[in-house]
Amino acid sequence: MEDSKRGKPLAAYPSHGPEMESARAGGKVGEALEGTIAFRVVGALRDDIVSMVLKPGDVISESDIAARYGVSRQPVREAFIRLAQQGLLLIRPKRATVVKKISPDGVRQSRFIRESIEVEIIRRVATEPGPEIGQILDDLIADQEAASSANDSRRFHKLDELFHRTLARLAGVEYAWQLIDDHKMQLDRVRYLTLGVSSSQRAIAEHKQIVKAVSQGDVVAAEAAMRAHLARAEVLLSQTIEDFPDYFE
Amino acid sequence: MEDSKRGKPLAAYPSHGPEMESARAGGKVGEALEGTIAFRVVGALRDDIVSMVLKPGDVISESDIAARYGVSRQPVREAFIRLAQQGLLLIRPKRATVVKKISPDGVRQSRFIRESIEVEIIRRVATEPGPEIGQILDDLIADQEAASSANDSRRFHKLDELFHRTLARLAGVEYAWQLIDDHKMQLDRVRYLTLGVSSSQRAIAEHKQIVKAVSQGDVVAAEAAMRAHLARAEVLLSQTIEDFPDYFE
DNA sequence: AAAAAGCATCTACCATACAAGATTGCGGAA
DNA sequence: TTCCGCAATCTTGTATGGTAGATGCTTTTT
Repeated sequence: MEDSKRGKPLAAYPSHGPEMESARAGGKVGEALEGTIAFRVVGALRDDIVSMVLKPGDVISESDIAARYGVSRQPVREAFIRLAQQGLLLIRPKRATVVKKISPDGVRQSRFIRESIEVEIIRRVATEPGPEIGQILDDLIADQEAASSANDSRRFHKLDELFHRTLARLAGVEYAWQLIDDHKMQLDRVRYLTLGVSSSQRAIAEHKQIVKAVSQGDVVAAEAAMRAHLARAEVLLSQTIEDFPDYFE
Repeated sequence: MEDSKRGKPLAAYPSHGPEMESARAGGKVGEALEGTIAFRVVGALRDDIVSMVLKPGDVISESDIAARYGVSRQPVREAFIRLAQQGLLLIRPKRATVVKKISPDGVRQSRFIRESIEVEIIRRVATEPGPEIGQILDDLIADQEAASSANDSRRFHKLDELFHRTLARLAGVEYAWQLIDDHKMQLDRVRYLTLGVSSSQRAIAEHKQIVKAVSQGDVVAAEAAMRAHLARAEVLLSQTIEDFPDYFE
């Protein structure tokens, strides 16, 4: 990591989100600023952080990243500001900027937020299930089974995310999913440390349970199924902290 | 609004939040950057936007604000970035920056998010009510009654916010309240347009209902009381849109 | 030897200058 | 009159230099 003077060519489009940067209440924010250097730096750094190329605790500086990407310090600085607001960086004025360590309590609260919103979503969907909902969700699950059979874990993960996002859309609160997505970055870092243990078969079965309850309009069963689905990944955290103590605060 | 060449002296501390800027998962972000110019500009602009001094649709430019506050463009620009991520500004590259109009759908979804989280909070608190909880909340309500009798609406509003924040703390998810607080800025703008109609007596009565249910460990009643409490302000939006159509998109 | 003072060297913050896209309005041509 | 085109003048995006604060090492002092 010492001779990395010239870095990657800064891919034109970041590969994380759909195509917009994280927004707040009201929907899209950027409109047409995805062509700027600062925006590309945001995407590149975020990918590196979530994929653990940049590890929690790593010290990075404006000049450092600027030289690595061959740009000036200004857009890098603005990227730092954005990422700091998203909780991925910690700017210590006049000192340094570091990749934020994962906060176990933060992970716990992010899960709380996600569960709160997703439970409310599934309630609303189950309370007023539209006519085509069953078909839409069944198709999604079929795709997931295909991806699972092909051992395409990346595609499966994408489809899993799409499943939850679709539920948000069906509830008329797609923006709420963007909120979850922002927080999921924290959870994704943990998940990246525990790759390979996701049992897609079980996830699919749980998805089917959720869809079944929703189709029947059984609000209580749908809520319970969603809570069980979200709680399944819960056990991983403590073990991960023991395996990678330096990455947590 | 034309002769405002030199503006306010940029108060040392913004008056909105407790003392930290809006953070994301993991807790505080700033540590010691509250002394920077950019930070003070953020606070000043946010206050002006939420209090409708800067109205939705107003066009502001970096140079404009920089001259108004007697600083350079650079910290103003960084303030714009932060406020854009919070959904208060819309940066249109190479064009202009405008105070974001209030999105009715955004308001609706912000309410959804708030209700989702607050309902989950009240559930957890009611499920495991600690011994001192009743006393803490009773004291808060007593303060609210005092503020209401004194017609100190500003203090009452502060206490109302503290009530909800305290519930989050008791549930062990204080950060979740920070999230709600961020979104509440959108709702606060609407509320600012409908000043004077808040019936504090009714709010206090509803708070009492919530506390009573929590003290008794009645989860169902607590959830219902919280939903009713949050739903009360719902009716105002459509009327407000008719009164101020230019402020909405 | 241990502690304190000084200095080299980092950092992020701020100011300023320049560049490039977008808008506006004017002027000329049809 | 209407329409097209160009140029002045907005805007934000980017680059670079200087400044103040924090850190850590060296040197000096006790």
